[in-house]
Amino acid sequence: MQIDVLMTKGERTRAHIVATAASLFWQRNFHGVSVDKVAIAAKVNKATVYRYFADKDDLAFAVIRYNGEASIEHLFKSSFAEYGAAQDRLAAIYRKAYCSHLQTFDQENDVYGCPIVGLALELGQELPALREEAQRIFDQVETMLIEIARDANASRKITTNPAVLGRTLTQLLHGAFASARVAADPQRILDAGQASLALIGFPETQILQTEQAA
Amino acid sequence: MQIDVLMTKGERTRAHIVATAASLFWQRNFHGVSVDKVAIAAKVNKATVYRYFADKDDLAFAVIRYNGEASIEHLFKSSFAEYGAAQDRLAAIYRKAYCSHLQTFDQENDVYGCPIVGLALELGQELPALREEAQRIFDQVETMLIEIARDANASRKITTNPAVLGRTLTQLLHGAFASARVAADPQRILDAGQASLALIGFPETQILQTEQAA
Amino acid sequence: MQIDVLMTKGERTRAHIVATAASLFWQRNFHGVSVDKVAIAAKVNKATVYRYFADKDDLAFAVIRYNGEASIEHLFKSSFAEYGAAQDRLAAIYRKAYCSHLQTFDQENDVYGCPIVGLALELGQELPALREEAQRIFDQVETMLIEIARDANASRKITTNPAVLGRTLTQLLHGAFASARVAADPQRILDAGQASLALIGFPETQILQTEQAA
Amino acid sequence: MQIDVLMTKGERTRAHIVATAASLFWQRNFHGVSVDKVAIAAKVNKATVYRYFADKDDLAFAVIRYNGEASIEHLFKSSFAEYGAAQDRLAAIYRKAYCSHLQTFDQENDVYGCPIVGLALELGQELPALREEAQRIFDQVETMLIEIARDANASRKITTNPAVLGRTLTQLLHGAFASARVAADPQRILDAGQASLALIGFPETQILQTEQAA
DNA sequence: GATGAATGAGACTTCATTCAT
DNA sequence: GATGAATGAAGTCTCATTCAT
Repeated sequence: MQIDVLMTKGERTRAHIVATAASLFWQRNFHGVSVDKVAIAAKVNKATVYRYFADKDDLAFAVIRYNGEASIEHLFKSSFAEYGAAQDRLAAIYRKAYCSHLQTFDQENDVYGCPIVGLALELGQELPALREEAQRIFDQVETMLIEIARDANASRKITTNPAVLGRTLTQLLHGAFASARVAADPQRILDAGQASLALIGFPETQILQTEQAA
Repeated sequence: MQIDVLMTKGERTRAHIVATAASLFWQRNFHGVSVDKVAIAAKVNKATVYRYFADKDDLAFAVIRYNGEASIEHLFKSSFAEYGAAQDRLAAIYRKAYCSHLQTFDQENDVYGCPIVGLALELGQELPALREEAQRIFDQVETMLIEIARDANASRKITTNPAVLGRTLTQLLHGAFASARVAADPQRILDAGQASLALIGFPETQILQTEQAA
Repeated sequence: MQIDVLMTKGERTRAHIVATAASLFWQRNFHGVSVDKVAIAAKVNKATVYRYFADKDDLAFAVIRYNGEASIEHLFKSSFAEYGAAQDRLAAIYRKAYCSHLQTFDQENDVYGCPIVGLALELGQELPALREEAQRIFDQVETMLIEIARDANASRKITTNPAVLGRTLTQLLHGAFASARVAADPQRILDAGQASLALIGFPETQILQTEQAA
Repeated sequence: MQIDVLMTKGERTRAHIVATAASLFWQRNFHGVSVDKVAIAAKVNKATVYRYFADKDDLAFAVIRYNGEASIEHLFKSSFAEYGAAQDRLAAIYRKAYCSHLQTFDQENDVYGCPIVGLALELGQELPALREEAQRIFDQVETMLIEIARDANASRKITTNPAVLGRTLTQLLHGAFASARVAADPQRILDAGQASLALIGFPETQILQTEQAA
């Protein structure tokens, strides 16, 4: 849920709180960020947070949905909209992920990886519904990666089952973010991206194409 | 650090607390498990926990080291000891991971994934040293997976750079555990394992070999 | 900081907590009075205490400032306002100190002495800034006692250096409170008071004047 | 109770614990020093402390008695033994007090004042018997100061009641230590000493005689 | 629509003390 | 005579949440 001009004041406040909380939970974790800190960071009163969210868990749900929408939108849909070829789409997804992490890294010298997995791993057992929500998001992701796998199969002689390949691509994406955060190194995202391109039969496609491609 | 007979009483108590905490942090998360709960689960007094650990963070370090040693030992070293061929070793690693998760799943109907990544993602920013500790463990893992990649290269015509391939295998392993926990489905571990075997050039090797297939 | 009507609710709560804590720390000591007990005595929730004070130490600082202001005001400034002559001022200071201690003694059968020295001796090494705060208060006290010494010099043939005499008066005041608490006897305050009057050249001035003695 | 060669091992251990605790309680305070810290500082096991003292309070009693004996002995009795004249005795008392505090100050840059008053103010209300013990010690001190007052009266024309003067001297001594600790300045001890000498009619006697007196 | 103030529960941690060897 | 190990109670502090305005 992005902030836009058609929103009422309340909707904007709510969206602002979600975005703030999303950022804090991503940079640290859920339990380590108190509602107090969210309120202070969002520059609203703590009671205001509770006007919009039944409890802190409710905020976690809003955040994971927000993260899901944002990821699907900014990483996937936009890459699909900008490119038609499977390899270009996949490269774009990783390029966007890498660039945004690189920017964070330059500013904060840290890497936060996937905000959805972060929340889901931490809260999955306490809030099963949140894990399911996360899984729904990743199902969407997998669907899009399967589409890429299928398209790649068509254009190359790769004969792997697209569903199986899509699953692998999804897991590599997870691995990309997890290892990047643990290593505090955005480069890991590129590594996984190149491996993914190789998997769909385009090992020569560069995620960060050195200007002047042939 | 396993519990063994040569330990003093104190060392045994300490090891027992670590193992208990490791289990609880793995099943839920760090912040969600109070020292109180650890003490109760370990059947010791809370003050006893503080006799052996300076604070809860110190316990987290002990737990991540314990998890690291246990994983390296039971997943990797034992697979390397039992098998000589790259594909068998890799299959064994995934088989062990899968089987132990399957057992947990049968008992508790849940999947907890990698206990090291779990802690590292949650605490990496609060405790940078813990993230580094985790990274050190995964460097060891990657080293072993690179060895598998190198050996596979020798036996097959695969010409991928073993370092690059090892990195991909490591990331797929991360993806295996992350996606398994988020999906609450141990099968994901097998998926990643089969993909890994394909990557090293042994797509036909089965992780769970139907007893002597033709 | 006295409680008055112009304060906001929060300021009143804060002032009430400080006054309550001041009383408890005075009657016992700092470490012997838990924040819990302060909260209960002040009839507020423990968390409310922490809304107004960063930690227990912060409360100690507030208390010592409160004690300083109250002492300066009720013992010294009021005596200076009520009387012009050095001996009358000094007598008034001791009379007020004595009477308030006597009242406490009648009610609780105990003597608590100087609340500032009490805290400063207990916490001076743990909280150097608190000792300095106490010293600042006693510097003010000494300044006023030096003024009394100077004025006494003018009216009598006493030629002692007022600074030196002021220091002695300050130390006798400390001795008055310390010995009164250790002896559990308010009379010691009178003893020191009479000695002080003698020191400034007015041995005949009575602190507790038997109504119009000849 | 000093450590000497005739003691059994147990008595030596006990005396060593008391001396250690006395030092720690003096440098900080009673509640701020745990039994653990006493045991560590004394290099004995915590349980050993409890072999010799019923509880921590019991240790406080032992410490206050130890402090009392040491003060009476090293400040007073030794000064009485070394000198016969009232003014010399008083000067010696203050000189010893000053010098030992100066030494501490040079080493630790801090001033700890009177260890008996410190404990008595902190624990007087929790342990009334301890306050009484302290009072008994100060009664002895006062007795000796009264003797000095009486002797001074005889040698000078001072006609103050020795009991009254002794009380004042006692209170000034209290004031000396209290103000020295709060000001963190050993000089205050000298100030009170000179004032005391003046009070007994020997203003010209120097506590620290510049070598070559006439 | 928003906020300052308040709270109950529970977190982490330390303490004085005891037990078993 | 001494110690390593263990504990119950209590301490400091924070959290998620609600109330009153």
